[in-house]
Amino acid sequence: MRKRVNALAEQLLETLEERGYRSTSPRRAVAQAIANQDKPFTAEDLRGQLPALGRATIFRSLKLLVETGVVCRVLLEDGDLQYQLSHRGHHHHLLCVECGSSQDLLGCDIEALLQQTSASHGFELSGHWLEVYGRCRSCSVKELAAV
Amino acid sequence: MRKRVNALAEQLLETLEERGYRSTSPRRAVAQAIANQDKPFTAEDLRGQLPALGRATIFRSLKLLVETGVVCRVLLEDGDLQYQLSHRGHHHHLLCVECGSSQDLLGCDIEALLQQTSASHGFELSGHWLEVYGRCRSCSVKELAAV
DNA sequence: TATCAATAGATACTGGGTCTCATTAAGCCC
DNA sequence: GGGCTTAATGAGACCCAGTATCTATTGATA
Repeated sequence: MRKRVNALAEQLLETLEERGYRSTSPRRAVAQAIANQDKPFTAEDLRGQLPALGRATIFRSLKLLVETGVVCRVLLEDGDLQYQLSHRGHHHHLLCVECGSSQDLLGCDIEALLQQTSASHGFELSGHWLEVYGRCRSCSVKELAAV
Repeated sequence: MRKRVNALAEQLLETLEERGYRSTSPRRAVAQAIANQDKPFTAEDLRGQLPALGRATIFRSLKLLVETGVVCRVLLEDGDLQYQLSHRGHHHHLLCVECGSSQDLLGCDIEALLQQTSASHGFELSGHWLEVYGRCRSCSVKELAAV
């Protein structure tokens, strides 16, 4: 059990402090746990990893982190809405349906395309939500190896 | 209270019958109620409109209709997942953040763009989920008139 | 129209999330 | 460092959407 939180977790806490929220030990624990996730997670996942914390505390911290934008929500293919560390700003996710991992989709410019198509429907675009499902590189490789 | 269900509702029922499901009076009621919706709705909305039906029955019918593809799920901007009449096949929605109405986004070919971008991430695309938010024509017009 | 599986309805239950309220502990000022 | 103020915590009640179970009903078919 490390006492010191890692760099990523520290960033989360700093963001909260910048907004005037106190840095408390439950929040450090939640930040650390989130920083350790390598795929989308649920509040229950965190609860399992932090049995000493109160239920409400976990939900509250999570909500706070989503509001401040350091954690974002991800829509899984089955409609389940989970959480994930967010790299600031607008981005999309590539979700592997095999191993559940998630990577950020960079350099995807659908904005222009959407703008154009929605305009043709008389629709004034203000935002969008996109999730992409498929198989990540390492799962594709495994598949090939198994055959 | 119309006895006869309208054409749209009849389509829903026919789809169920095609799949071997019985045409029962609760299902007729649900189909009719869904056909009357003009924006995404929740199970609770239906329940409010069909107080005579059992809770479970409404959920079951809804689930059935989603499985057969005549009703689809829509993700609202706040993360709320609701239901909506579905036009067959893959499509996206233009959701008006003002009046809550929804129209289908036709002629949007993001598939090719996504295919290309995900490939560059070593990702084998299998599906995607896209919702578009903004203001529909009539809400834009109202806005202009109000100024 | 009798039969029988599919369906319905009542209701208990589940799981994720929120609310309340008394207690604790950060952060700040001296 | 010690006390003060207020935000944050934790326990637990509560809420709400959705599911499971079980008995009664009903639609389709013979």
